[in-house]
Amino acid sequence: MISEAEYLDSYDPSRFPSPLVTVDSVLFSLHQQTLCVLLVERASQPQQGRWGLPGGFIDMAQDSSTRATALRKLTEKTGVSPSWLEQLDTFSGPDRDPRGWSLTVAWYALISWVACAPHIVSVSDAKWVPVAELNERELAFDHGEIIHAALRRLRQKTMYSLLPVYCLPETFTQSQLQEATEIILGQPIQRKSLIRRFEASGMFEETGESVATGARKARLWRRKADVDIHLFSRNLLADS
Amino acid sequence: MISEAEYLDSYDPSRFPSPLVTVDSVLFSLHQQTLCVLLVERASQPQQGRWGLPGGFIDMAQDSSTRATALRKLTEKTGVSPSWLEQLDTFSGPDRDPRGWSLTVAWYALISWVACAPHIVSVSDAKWVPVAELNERELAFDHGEIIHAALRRLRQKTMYSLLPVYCLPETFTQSQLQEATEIILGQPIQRKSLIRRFEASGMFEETGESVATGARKARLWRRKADVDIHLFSRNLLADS
DNA sequence: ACAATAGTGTCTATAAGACAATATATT
DNA sequence: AATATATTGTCTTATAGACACTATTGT
Repeated sequence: MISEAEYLDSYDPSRFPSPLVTVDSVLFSLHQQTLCVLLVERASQPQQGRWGLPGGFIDMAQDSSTRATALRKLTEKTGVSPSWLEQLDTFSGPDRDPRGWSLTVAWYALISWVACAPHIVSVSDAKWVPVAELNERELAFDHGEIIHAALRRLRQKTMYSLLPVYCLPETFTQSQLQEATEIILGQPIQRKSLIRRFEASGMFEETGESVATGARKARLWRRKADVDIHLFSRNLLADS
Repeated sequence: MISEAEYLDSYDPSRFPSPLVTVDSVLFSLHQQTLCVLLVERASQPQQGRWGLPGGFIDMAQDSSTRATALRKLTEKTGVSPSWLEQLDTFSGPDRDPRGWSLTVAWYALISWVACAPHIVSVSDAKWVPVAELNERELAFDHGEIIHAALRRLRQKTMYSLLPVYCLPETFTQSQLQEATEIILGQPIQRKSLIRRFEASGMFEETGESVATGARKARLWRRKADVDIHLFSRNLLADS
């Protein structure tokens, strides 16, 4: 029997075959009344030329976790950090990547479109695609499935939290939050229910400003600093 | 520019350094009015002799996904497949394993104690530990944290589903389900609320049998075949 | 009959759904 | 003033909480 120190001295990490490990993210945003996902064109093999999720390999020298990898890759593409980033699931198996047995840690994220639009339009290999148009596209690997899983999770969580606020700019009106929620859920919701939650959540504060959208001015709000997302104990739209 | 076929021909998977990838599972069960977790004693380095979660490396020749790896490892230890198995999260970073940058795909699972007790007692390197006693133990790696995350998820999901039923034997009484739920949540619940959910879920059917526990006989139930878990749109214990 | 556990009835409390009513801008 | 959007009021509905009540079995 050897000690742990001796064992580690002689440990050779390349001795055991290992699956191909990647980190991929589904970044959602709202643009022109539609829910969009960020796709990037694959610059190299395999599946060169196909569009897929932003992501890639873990940089073990830099990344302190797969969250760091996801953040690094998203920031490279968008120029900013997402407002919300949460682990979705991992997807694995021998057939999902032609190079062999692979595993991807999938994250999903939300960002305000205005926060990253300028950067995205300046790079040619990334673009926002409305989720409704995804079926027509042949995506790389199993990225279509990953996006669908992320969409289910986004919609589910929207039912018991105010997650859509992370798609809005720093300051926003209650009507914008309602619109974002309705676009994500794909159906109208009761404004009164939303406002009740908005107040009960304790997540927001008024900026003191207001803004006009053609008629009566609406108050502007922002997320309080360092206040976590509030989860409700009931779902919206529980019967529909 | 080369074709994908040419690229794959010359692809060498060992060219890029890769994190150490494992799959670990938190298997819950109920025994003597306590919620327990299955721990195994590490037979080899690193952290030899410490207790940790059942798990290990992916066998790329056998496993069709990390779910298959988790199932394989749990079946080795318990002799049976868990009734419930769901992905929890992945845990990753340069410091969680002394061998270097590592990633574990963590699953959580539920099983009836009677279903696997005979097998467990016959192997000396596995045992059930009440969750209340975990704080006193020094577990391998970050397995203590993983168990706590699994426990949070188990309790959360118990609030909006009848998940505890997967800890019960094949046939069971409503009182057993109530007891299991109360043990997991750590507090009493309203029997009436549970029964309402039980009926609304559509998950169960009577066996026709009943069983006596000292007084009036209780009806026995089983899960309907191929019926998925039902998720409710409100939580139990929402105010407490 | 009594004790003990199984199972039901029903009233209250909470938060969502529905939608009417009022308020404040702009023109 | 008319119109449009913002914001609030309040009645209804659905389901959980509380807890009393009835049912069935063993002694």
